[in-house]
Amino acid sequence: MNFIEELRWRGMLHDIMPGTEEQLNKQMTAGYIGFDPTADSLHVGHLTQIMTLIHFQRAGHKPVALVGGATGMVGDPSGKSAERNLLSEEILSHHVQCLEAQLKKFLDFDCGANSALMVNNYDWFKEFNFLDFIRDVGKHITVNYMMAKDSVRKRLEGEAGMSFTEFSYQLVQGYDFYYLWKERNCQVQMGGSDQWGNIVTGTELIRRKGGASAFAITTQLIKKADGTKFGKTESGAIWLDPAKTSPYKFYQFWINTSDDDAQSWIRIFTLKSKEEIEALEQEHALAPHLRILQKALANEITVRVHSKEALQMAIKTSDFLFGNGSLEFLKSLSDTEILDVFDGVPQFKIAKAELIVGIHATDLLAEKAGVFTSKGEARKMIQGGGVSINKEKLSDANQIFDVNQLINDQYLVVQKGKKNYFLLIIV
RNA sequence: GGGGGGAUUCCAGAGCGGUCAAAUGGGACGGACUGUAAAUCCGUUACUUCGGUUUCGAAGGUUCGAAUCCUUCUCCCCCCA
Repeated sequence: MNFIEELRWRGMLHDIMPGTEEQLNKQMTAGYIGFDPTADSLHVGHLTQIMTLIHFQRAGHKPVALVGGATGMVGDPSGKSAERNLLSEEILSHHVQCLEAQLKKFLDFDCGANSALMVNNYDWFKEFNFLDFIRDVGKHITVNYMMAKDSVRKRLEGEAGMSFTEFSYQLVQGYDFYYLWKERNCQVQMGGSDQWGNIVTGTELIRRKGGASAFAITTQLIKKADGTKFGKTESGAIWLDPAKTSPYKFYQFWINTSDDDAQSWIRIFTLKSKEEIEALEQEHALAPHLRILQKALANEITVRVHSKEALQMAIKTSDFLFGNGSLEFLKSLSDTEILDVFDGVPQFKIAKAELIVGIHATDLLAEKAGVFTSKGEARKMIQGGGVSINKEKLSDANQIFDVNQLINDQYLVVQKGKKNYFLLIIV
């Protein structure tokens, strides 16, 4: 199966420039995707692009991951209704380093001819002066052409307006494509469907300035069946950096996908074959409560992004927190294991002296620990039957806690509702 | 520069002198149900030592009593130049 067919059956393909498939079938081709360093980590939204590059390489082509040290300085107006704030050079270069380290994990950089390549467009832009740029690049593209782009037109029609900086973005990205085409024989640019306009400016530049054709493929934007935005939770984005989103939370994100979404996402975010996926779907349909699809999805992505070990820990943690989590299990763990299980769970430190004299549940949860913002809230929640300590539901808001209730002589496990855990560490 | 309208609890939005901690809807959170799902139903959504206490852009004032009336200030929106 070729690359395009692969994307197509997985439901990833959005748009493709005529001639692209022929080029890919003809010979090994280099193709790139750009990642702008807007943060110090990639998030799950970037995974589609990462998977696209992985498929590209598996199909025998040469994937190029571009980190936008230069484009990040300008700011992509696509999909943005207002001008963005510029990031400083130091912050950007830090972001670039973080992204490069993350991207390295996903591709094979040492497999001969189609080894992956990592580039940073800052390398060819830092020496490019303004006059040269507007003469060598700007001359080939008309303002009329640039203004017709969706990303520009929407901003011109709106109230917010648009700076010259962001207006120029497509030229900067376009030149990237031209540069990679010329210097690295890179003939294809890929990206999310919102990037079509920017990519086409690149192929246009290659056509006019280089007199050759280049190709473009865009992928579907990931949508959730319920219409909410993919990759965001109440607590923010799901990052690939384990320091920003713990592997446990990352795993949970995928476990919690709806059945509808799981069906489409397992095609996009795993490398499982059509047969494997269809078998899983049948299995899932027979016993939907086992959530076979979600587990298969979560397992594979967690291993790809983090590691086998991280997955094991995430599963163990999930089993405890949601499944047959018993106090005995927790008591059987060492201090470090407990801290591992509760990694990523809010933790509060409390002075042992408070426990020695004994403390009311409401004082403990609202004043000493930030589980609740006020004692009234704590009291109401306890009366509503929504609070457990050490896996036991609290029935009385005035219940006294002392050192006898501690696990391993220093922990109390608090649950608000079923899902929200807090670890109180008594020191 | 001139004229008009507005600022209410997480959001939207009622209230226009006492019965207002403030309708209603949304969101959030909790409970039941469940698959750590969806839908549904129920509850909570200023603080409290449960006696009360502090809220309705800010500061003053009128009144027995103000989110509601008056004055000043701050901020927002609209219209005309």
